[in-house]
This record gives sequence, structure tokens and C-alpha cells, in this order.
Amino acid sequence: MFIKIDLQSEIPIYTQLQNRIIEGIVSGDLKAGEPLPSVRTMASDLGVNMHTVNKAYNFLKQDGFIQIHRQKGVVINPDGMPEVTSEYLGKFKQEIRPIIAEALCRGMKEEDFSTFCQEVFNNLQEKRG
Amino acid sequence: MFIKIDLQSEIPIYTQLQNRIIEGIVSGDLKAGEPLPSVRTMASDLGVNMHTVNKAYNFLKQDGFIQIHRQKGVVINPDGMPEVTSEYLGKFKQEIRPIIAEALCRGMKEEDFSTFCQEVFNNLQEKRG
DNA sequence: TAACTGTTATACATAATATATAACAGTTAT
DNA sequence: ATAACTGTTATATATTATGTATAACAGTTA
Repeated sequence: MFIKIDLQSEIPIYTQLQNRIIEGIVSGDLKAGEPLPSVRTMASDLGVNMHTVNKAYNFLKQDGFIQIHRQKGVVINPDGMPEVTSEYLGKFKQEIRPIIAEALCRGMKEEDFSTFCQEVFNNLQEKRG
Repeated sequence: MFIKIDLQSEIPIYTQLQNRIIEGIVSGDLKAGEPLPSVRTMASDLGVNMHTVNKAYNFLKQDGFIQIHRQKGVVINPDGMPEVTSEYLGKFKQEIRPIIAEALCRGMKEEDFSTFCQEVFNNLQEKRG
């Protein structure tokens, strides 16, 4: 686990941790069924409190990215990732709407938008084989 | 001004207001040089506190979307909108990265992503002539 | 038995968000 | 001049979100 958190960021630690784990799954660093460090170990590694990690884990569990077994531990969901549901799509559009609005406002063309997104796509999948 | 705020949303009111104004500029509802309601009037219209509006206005001023003249009032920046600076591009990628990461994780293809974004693009620009 | 799991509970500190009230220094209209 | 309006600043308060600290519980696992 090479997860790094920015303690000075305005983004909550538990949100950063959620994002890093999802990015780990996308990059292939974290594979289906692979165990994650316990809440106490992860907290110790990151230098944060146990409950902060627990909060991130529970959000990821709620969305289906990981499974938590009471006395076993935490694993990347071995049954596969959650899908593009209509509920998720609603959240997706709500989140991306203000980003696109500001981009348009600043004169970014849809073509440039696609190019910048493609850079992010490639960067996230960089480590895949 | 037909700005609506969701007081039950987890998104801060001042953030929602910023987004609605930027969307208004994109849609053409708000044109360059056009005045915005005073902080007190806007607050009264939305049913929120004056300082909440003032906070939103000042963020928009800081980014160059509006101008605030001490005893005149608030107007959409008549000199044009801020551009796609490298600083903004950094913020853009930081914001869109976790959104794309989750989309990839859920198996959304880059083609589908573009399609969904295009829907948002069209929706935002709907009212343009 | 000891060490480890996630979970739950309580308590505390700090920051962010939002409101409430008041005053100030400049317009602008009457 | 007076009144009504601007954005701005200051102070105070309440609520929520975030993060930490400590402890205990029930169930594995070595």
C-alpha cells in the first residue's frame, strides 16, 4: 500500500482515502479479492485516526467497492465492482455539471474538454498492463 | 433572476449560488455588464443570510466572473470571462480526477463518458440562441 | 491465552457553514 | 438635506462536519 494523504488539503481525509483506493482499483494496484490493511493499520500508516479510516471504508462498502467481514478484514469486492446505475448517473451529472459550466464559461471548447479528460483517463490507467 | 437554491442539499448555499450564476452566464441568462441583485436583495429572494450571498459574490469576483463596485453594485464582468489558465487547469483536473476514477471503476467507457458529458454540455447551453 | 478483526460508544477540539445585528462610508433619488 | 440604497466590516451565536482520543465488545486466529 503506497497511499499518500495530504493533511493540509481542504479535501477531507476520508474522502481523499476513498479516492486513492478507487484510483488503486482503476490502476490495477488493488485487485478483486485483495485485502486492505485493517482500519488500525491503515490509520497508523497514514498517521490519522482509526475512525477516519473506518469512515472511508464504510462509504466504500456502502457503494460496493469493498467488502467488510466482521472478523476477517477488508477486501476489494471479489464479486466485481458496482455498475453504472441510474442513481449513480444522477450523482455523476450533478458532480460534473458545475465543472463543465465553469469550463464553458472560460471558453473551453468541448474538444479541449475531451482532450483534458483523456489525459486524466490515461493517467489513471497508466499502470494497467 | 430565477435562481433556486436547495436548502436541504449537502452542498453549501454559497457554492450553489456560485454554480447557478456561472450556469446563468453560460446559458445566456446573464450577459456581460448585466447587474446582479444586491447582496441584501438576493439574500431576501433566496431566503438566506446576506453574508452567505456576499461570500458567493466575493468568490466570483476573485475568479473574475463578476465585478463589484463599492457604491454601484454587482455586474457580470463586462470585460469578458476569465480564461483557461494553467492554475485553473490544475484545479480542473484535480476536481474531475475522482469523478473519472469512479466512472472507470464502474466500467464506464470513455465513449459513454463523452456522451454523458455532451448531454450536460447541451443542457447547459440549451437556452442559447 | 494473546493478538488481532470490525464495531460501537463517549467525549472533546477545531473548522466550516449559516444566521443575526449593527455600524460605516459612500452614492443616488427625492 | 434627507432617505434609501450600495458593498464592507465587525461581533456574536448556533449547528454541523471533520478529526482525534480512549475504551470496550464479540468474534476470529495464531
